[in-house]
Amino acid sequence: MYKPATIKDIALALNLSPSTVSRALRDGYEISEETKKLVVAYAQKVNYKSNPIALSLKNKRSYSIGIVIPRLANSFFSQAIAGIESIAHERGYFTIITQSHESAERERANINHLAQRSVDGLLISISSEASDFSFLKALHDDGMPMVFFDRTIDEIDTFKVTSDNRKGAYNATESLIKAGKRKIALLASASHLSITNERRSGYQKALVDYGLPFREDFIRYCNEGGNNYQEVEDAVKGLLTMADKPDAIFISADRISIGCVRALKNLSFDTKEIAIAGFANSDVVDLLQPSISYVKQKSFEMGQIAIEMLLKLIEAKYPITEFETRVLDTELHLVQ
Amino acid sequence: MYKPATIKDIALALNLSPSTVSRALRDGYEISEETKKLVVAYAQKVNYKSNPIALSLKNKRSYSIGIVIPRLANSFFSQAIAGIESIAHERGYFTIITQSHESAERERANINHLAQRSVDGLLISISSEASDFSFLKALHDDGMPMVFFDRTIDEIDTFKVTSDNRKGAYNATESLIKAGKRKIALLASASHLSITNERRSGYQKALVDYGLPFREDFIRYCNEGGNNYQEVEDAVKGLLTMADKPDAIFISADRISIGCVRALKNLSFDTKEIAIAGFANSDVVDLLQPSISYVKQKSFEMGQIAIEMLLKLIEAKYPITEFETRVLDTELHLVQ
DNA sequence: GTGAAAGCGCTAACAT
DNA sequence: ATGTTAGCGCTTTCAC
Repeated sequence: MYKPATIKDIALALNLSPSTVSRALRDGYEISEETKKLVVAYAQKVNYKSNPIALSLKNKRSYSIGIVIPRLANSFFSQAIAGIESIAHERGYFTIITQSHESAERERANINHLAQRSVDGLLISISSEASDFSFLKALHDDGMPMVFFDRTIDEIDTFKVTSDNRKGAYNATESLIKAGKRKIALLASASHLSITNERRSGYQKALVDYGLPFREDFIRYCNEGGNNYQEVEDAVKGLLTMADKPDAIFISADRISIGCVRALKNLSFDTKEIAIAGFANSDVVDLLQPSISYVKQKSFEMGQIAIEMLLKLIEAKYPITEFETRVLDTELHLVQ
Repeated sequence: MYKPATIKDIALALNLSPSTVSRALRDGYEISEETKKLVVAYAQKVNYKSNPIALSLKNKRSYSIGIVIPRLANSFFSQAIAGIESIAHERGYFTIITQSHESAERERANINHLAQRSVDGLLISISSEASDFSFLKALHDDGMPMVFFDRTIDEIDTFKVTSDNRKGAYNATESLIKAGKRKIALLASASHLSITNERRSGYQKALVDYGLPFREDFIRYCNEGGNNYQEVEDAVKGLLTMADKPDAIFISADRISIGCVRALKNLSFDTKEIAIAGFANSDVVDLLQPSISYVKQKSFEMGQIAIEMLLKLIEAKYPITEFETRVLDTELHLVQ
């Protein structure tokens, strides 16, 4: 069995008490230099590492933070995680990543598990399926620090970071209009997600600003958020077989953008006929054919800001009551 | 502060001893039905959840397994993780994911941290930078169960799963030959990785089998494994500016395949001029332009097999001494 | 300057 | 059928 050296082992070997060893190891002021040296040297020799499990139990503090996201396979999230870890590790925190696969139940199980594992705080981007946040609210009321990023919820008052989804959607839609398109459809993610609403609102505003009609029949929702390709293809096909069909599509979610590109290809539509622009953070969007204009979010930076906020919350001496919501700019990349 | 109910709380409230409560909760045979009901009901009421930290400390068993991979952003790995989790969760295990970003030091820190956290076992795909495996070997000798997948090492005798890299590379190279190419270059990952060698060997065999010369000057290594685009572009440019330049490139690593596609685009080469085929697991390879034939690994399945092996190791009643290495077929997807 | 003892939440021998 | 005790590895009063 794998059995690392413990403080007790060291104490025994050196004929000291465990408490002395503990203090020496953590450079306690009361311990003589001599003893410290002795202990540190021996600890080094037997490759002693403090046991985080025991520490967690003792201190109710684990120096680990839990990350709750829908899917790792979504580039936006893997980029955000890189941002989170870049700071968390530097500050001595360990990260535990869990994915919900957009399932509310799995998300709940993950969050509960993390809470039990006594993570010091939670970084959450909510699943598309989730609708009941009472357990999260209870956890928050119980004092569990949490920060929401990208997909936030209104029900809980805490720090949040998102992108300027409205403006990003506005810009993308506007670019289609400026390219001469007049009948722009919207392909969106689950209708109750915060980001879906914000992006739809930006889309709508662009239409209105440019004197174009906002048509309900031009909107299609993919509730599985693009993780089911067929759902996306059906939606695209639905749009493109309309008697009065759109000449462009704005797609308001990452994975659906990819699905839409594939659908155009499979349905043999050309982007000359039907232009597309959508949110996408994959690092290969610019290489896709059919081509797509895309709105890119500052994922890495968002991760960094989120963890900074969480650490502020965790390490605060006094309870924080004033919460900020940071909104990051997006970048529009036009095709050609 | 967030403070969940403990067994002691329940015992106090019900005027029982902690051990009775503990036994009742775990349906111990010695406890009367009546008491059980009482305890379970109360536990339910106060939303009692056992504390995994305390359990880990007590049992030296955490029901969690550590995953060590180079990068989350690599589709192959996120797919493998999905496979791992699909089984781990079902069997009641929690997964902790860490990425090394191909850094040997980060990898070592991650592994040590996981070991300290008393994970029950490790699922490892080695970083490209790693070369010293003595600490891993020591950990293994100490009894830490581990299984290697995809990027394995010979130094440690345990269960392993990989793809048939040699055959995959052979098939891809062969497809280029059959398409009429005669001067096929090799763009490879770090030269000491197990997979790099296997794939190079398959590439070489195809050349030999078809009577083509194996040319050292047609081989380029990207030691950063495609995570540094410039390195890839430089390599591609190097090949394509040779006096006697190749008419095709076989790429032996996932991220480098993507980098090569981008390089061809940036350097304005067409795949009519220079055909490419490479290992790639991204779910959008087939949509890329310039187009690329690709070898896909069974990532999800590999993850599933790896975790099955690890659980076998963890849950074994008697020490296992006979280790299997599973080799999975790859799928070749031709362009057009 | 160092040691003894208690306790974090839980379980398992060992009483009763 | 239930309670007592000790201990997992660590820290932290409180003694000396």
